[in-house]
Amino acid sequence: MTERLHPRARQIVDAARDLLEQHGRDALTMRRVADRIGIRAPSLYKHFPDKAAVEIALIADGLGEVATVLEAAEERTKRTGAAESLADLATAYRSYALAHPHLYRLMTERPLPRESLPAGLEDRAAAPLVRATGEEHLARATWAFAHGMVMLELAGRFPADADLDATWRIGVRALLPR
Amino acid sequence: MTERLHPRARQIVDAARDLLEQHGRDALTMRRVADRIGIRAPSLYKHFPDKAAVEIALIADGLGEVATVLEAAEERTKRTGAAESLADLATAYRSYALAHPHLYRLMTERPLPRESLPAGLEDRAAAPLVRATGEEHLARATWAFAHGMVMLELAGRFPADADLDATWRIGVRALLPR
DNA sequence: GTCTATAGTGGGATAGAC
DNA sequence: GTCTATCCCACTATAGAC
Repeated sequence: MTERLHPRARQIVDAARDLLEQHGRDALTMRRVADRIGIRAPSLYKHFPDKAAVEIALIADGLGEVATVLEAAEERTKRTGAAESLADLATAYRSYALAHPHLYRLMTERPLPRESLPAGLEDRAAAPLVRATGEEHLARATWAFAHGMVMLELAGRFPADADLDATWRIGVRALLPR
Repeated sequence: MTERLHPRARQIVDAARDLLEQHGRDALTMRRVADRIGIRAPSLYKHFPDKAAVEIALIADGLGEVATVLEAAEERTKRTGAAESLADLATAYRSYALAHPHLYRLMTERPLPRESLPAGLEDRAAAPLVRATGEEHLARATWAFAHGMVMLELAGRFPADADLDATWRIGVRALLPR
């Protein structure tokens, strides 16, 4: 979605993404990616040097989508107060992560391969939150809260009867700029 | 550390932990565990039914240590205010996670195997934070903040020049009960 | 409770023909 | 740019002797 790739490379990344999202990280193998587009695994190496390069393309796609989703939330609440803006950003972030759990984990579990990513992409994804909090420390604290909530939710670590909507509200409210 | 195990089982879990902590999750294999204590891998299966059982023992150990560390922090700041208490709990939590990154990840990345854990262990680990925040929603929000900070820190996702001590202070301050 | 031997599965990646 | 053939690796786990 993000970078223009050769059609075949695009097809490989799309197949990799389907596998990852539908069957999880362990299902993302070069053999299975190849199967899915009807070629043999060794042929993939004419389009990507190794598996890590395919994963980087997935991360770039996901990061671009997060940026787009947050920018859209920001646009929607442009002229409302800080409380609504931050709440909407949080909702958008949470929705994206829960809709793409395995991709979200892939995107966040390691250092970003910054040299291999489109220039400015990381900043673009971070910008809406920095604008909403008005300050980088608070932006980072809020990101950490959101990331922690999402990860614990995805890992099934909260009690089954926990009211997580309420937890999100309370967290976002506490982290509002004062 | 937590449960009394047969000496040989204890030795296996300790070896598994060394491997995990020193070389990461991928290095935790039954072969390497066996190597480390000078036996062959198949012999491990006389002491544990499978690899998952060894991991569960690691998780139980780690969870018990987290509980102990948080209880100690709580004890130290027993008669100070809520702000100091929460800050000390946060510092203790962060220190433990950063000192045992791979174990911390193992402990938090999946649903807890609650049926296989000592009774009350999860509650014991959670209790200090619930007491400090006085309320379960705020306790969960604060846990999420701390978990998010730790995971992003461990994953190297913050800018190299970010002042994370300041981010922790700001987050903990914002999440204080009001 | 340890061993040897091995089954069974799967992975990433390369060489070289076409 | 695709193929076949293959290398080399690693893993969990079981069977059966001692």
